[in-house]
Amino acid sequence: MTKYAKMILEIVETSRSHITAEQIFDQLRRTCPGVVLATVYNNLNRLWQDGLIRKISVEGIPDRYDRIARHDHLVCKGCGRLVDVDLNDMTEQLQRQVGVPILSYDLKLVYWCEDCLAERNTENDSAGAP
Amino acid sequence: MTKYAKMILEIVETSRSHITAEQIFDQLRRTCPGVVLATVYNNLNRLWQDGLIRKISVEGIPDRYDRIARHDHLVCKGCGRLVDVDLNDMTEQLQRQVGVPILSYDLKLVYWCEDCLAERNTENDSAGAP
DNA sequence: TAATGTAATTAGAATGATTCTAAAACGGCG
DNA sequence: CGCCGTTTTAGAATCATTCTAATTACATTA
Repeated sequence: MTKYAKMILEIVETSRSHITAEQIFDQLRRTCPGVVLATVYNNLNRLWQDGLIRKISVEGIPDRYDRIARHDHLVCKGCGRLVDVDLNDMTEQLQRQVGVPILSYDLKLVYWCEDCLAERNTENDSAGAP
Repeated sequence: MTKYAKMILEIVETSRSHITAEQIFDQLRRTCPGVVLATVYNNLNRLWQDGLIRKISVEGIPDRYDRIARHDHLVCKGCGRLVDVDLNDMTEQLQRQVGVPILSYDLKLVYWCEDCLAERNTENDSAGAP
């Protein structure tokens, strides 16, 4: 594991999760001013392929990187923001159901966060009022 | 619902799932030669926001669109290909666990498809042989 | 230590999916 | 018919990510 790989892994694991490549780049640059965005992507991809970090794709926003430790996510349908949530590990039961070996699973629960819910309500109020 | 929205919804629902915007565009163009890719995206986004279709983001490949009817997906870690899988509906138990209203959930099981597994094996064989 | 090969990094261009903008066309309604 | 909001068009623009080629660092062997 190279110097940058180590540092990037460290950043992903200690961040409050759901960090973008750009944010990682900014953080890394504080201690390594010469580093380049491509290096960040290279290492993120390597770490991801080696199963050391998670990559989370959400529609319409840049990919997020996350610690590997088991946990799931709430995704707001309005703003796309992610929130951690700890649910029971379902790997075994899922594997039993599908009948092929499962490396991992990615579970996103779609909901409306408070902010977006409030926003929708005010919109509807003003629109609905005659 | 406009003409194009209807047609695009029809295409998404009758396709064998996991279709890209580009593929929808190609298919739509057969009957509507004048149509433009932006129109496809406009309508897909509207349909998605209205909850009439699903949008599936997988790392590194263009977004896929899918019928809304409940089902889950296997995603190959190697090639990213999606396969439908029917698992029990877990909406209720998930909602009970998280304690907030869940609109829907998106479950992807990560595995190695047969092709990628075979490819990895041959690679490892040749690499491992002295 | 020098030489060598392999992998990592850099710089910057290129790609490609998606969105945006402004203008034109459409459709319903008074 | 003429007006207004919505939809579509055309094409430029954006922006995350990848690619290419050149350079550098590292590890190993001679």
